[in-house]
Amino acid sequence: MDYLKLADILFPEIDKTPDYFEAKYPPRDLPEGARVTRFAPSPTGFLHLGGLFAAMVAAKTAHTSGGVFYLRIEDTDKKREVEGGISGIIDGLARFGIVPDEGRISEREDKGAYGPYRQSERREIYATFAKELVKKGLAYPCFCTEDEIGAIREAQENEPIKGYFGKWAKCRNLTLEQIEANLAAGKPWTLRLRSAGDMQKKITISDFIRGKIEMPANVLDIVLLKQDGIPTYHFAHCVDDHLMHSTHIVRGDEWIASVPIHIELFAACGFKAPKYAHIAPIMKEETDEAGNVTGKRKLSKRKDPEAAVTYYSEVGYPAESVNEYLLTLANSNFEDWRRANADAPLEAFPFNLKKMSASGALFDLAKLNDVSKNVICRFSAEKVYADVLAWAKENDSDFYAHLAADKDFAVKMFNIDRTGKKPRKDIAKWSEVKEYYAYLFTDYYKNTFEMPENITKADAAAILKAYKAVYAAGDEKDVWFQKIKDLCAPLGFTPNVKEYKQNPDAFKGHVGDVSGVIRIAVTGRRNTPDLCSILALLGEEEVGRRLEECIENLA
RNA sequence: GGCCCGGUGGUCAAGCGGUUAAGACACCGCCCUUUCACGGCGGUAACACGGGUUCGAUUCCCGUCCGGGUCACCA
Repeated sequence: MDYLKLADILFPEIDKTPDYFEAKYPPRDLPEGARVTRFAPSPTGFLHLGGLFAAMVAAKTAHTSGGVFYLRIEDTDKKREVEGGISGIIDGLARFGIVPDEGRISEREDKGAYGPYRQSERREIYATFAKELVKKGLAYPCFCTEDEIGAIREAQENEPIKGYFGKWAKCRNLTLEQIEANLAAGKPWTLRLRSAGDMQKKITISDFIRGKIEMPANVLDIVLLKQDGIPTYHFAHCVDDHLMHSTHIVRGDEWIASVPIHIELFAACGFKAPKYAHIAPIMKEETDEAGNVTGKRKLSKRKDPEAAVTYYSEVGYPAESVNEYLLTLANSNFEDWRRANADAPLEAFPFNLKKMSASGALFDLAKLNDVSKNVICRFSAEKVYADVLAWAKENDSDFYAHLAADKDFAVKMFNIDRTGKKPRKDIAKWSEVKEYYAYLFTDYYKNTFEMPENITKADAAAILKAYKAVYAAGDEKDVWFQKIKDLCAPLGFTPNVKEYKQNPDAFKGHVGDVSGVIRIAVTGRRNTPDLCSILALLGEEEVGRRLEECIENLA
């Protein structure tokens, strides 16, 4: 067989050789040990939490080594492509602070010297390398139809190894004449690898996360170029990651089974294979209708709203929270690090690819909430205001209007119990804020004036009347509380909680009950942050009005 | 089914031949406290199972079971 001639027949328009591209994309000028990674999604919809996770791991891997992280768009499947998919990915990543050093930066633009970074714009490159493979006798055209392939699949039902290889590979040994005849007849073709694989041979790969893995060598004549001339994932991965000089391939572990293919492909092309790090997927507990756990499965974009990264923005988890949570899943020592370095930026964490778990973690909303509360409690009131405002603008226009109307008030509100050594940890996501602070807005304030069981209406009314008489808007905290203590004795309560506990029958209640009544009267709630601050924020007029209203209601 | 990978409390997980088997979340109790939260202290709760190897296995080996992945002209 004259492979050179075959190559020209198959790729008449290709006049470049691999050397051209090797020269165009020279090795990167990076310090020793610098890792080059990438995130290479297909634009088939919006960013998935698992995608964000993989991107974060890849970015950290590059950046902790002084390397480069880039974004490549794998749009080799036209059928699954979605309008605006590229922006969805870029924006989604950006919202969580991931901005690639190079690669696709918008629907149409690239940044960096190794582009184009969108596979549909790299056809000539793939064809050039494919042609080279044909010249070397390592690839051949296959004229099998979909039906024929389907028939092979059926016939192989009980075979241990399935696929296009050996005796099943009908087109593997076509003569040049046969090929020319097929071509002349206008038959569409795919280009297949002529695998050199030996069924008996095992290969071992060293994965960064899993360690050594032994697998049978690839024997399949896999498709390199589809009928439309677009490469399959396997071939594109090989060509692109070689030319873009990726050193470490961080990807989902569903790829682990095709590593033998990739190893053979890199060898066939004469490339040095990259190192692999296959990360476990984020899982979700699966339950039946009754809520019983029936197993676990990969977080699915179709079934689980929390799979889409946009979910977190919509319910208002700060990007910082999601990042921190994801990092606890990636490197479990992150939490210890965070405790020791409460104020350090996330970038300072010494991320380690090898510390990743080999098995998939169950997504835990309760844990995310905890992480988020800790993140939010470190925010300044100004920062909280800005974030909530931005969230409300997109998701709650009425609340947005209230916040925007009086920034000074809102910042003071967010500042209650925020300063000091022990800031409150009540808020996990911005969608909780409105309800949490509702009583501070006259429009949202509701009160049923329901007092605790151990306080009679008459006592409650007496407390409120007495308090109204001594209340002064500008009271400092200690003055304010002293006034409440002073209220106790005349009304049959004690200002001393310990005293009450020692002798509960001697009193109607203690100072906590007294302030509790005031709290309910003014906020409608039994639990709130610091009452003194709340009263100060509400202002004399509003407090007076609410006290009055409650007294009337109790009568 | 073949081939891979995994299996420590409810969840995330340290540990990798000898440990009272860490820690975090959740849960429970106590303390602190004008409520709640925070914080502090304490508690319930785990090495899937069966064989080896070994003086000794959660750690090593084999089998079983369970879970996950993969076997496309999808990525």
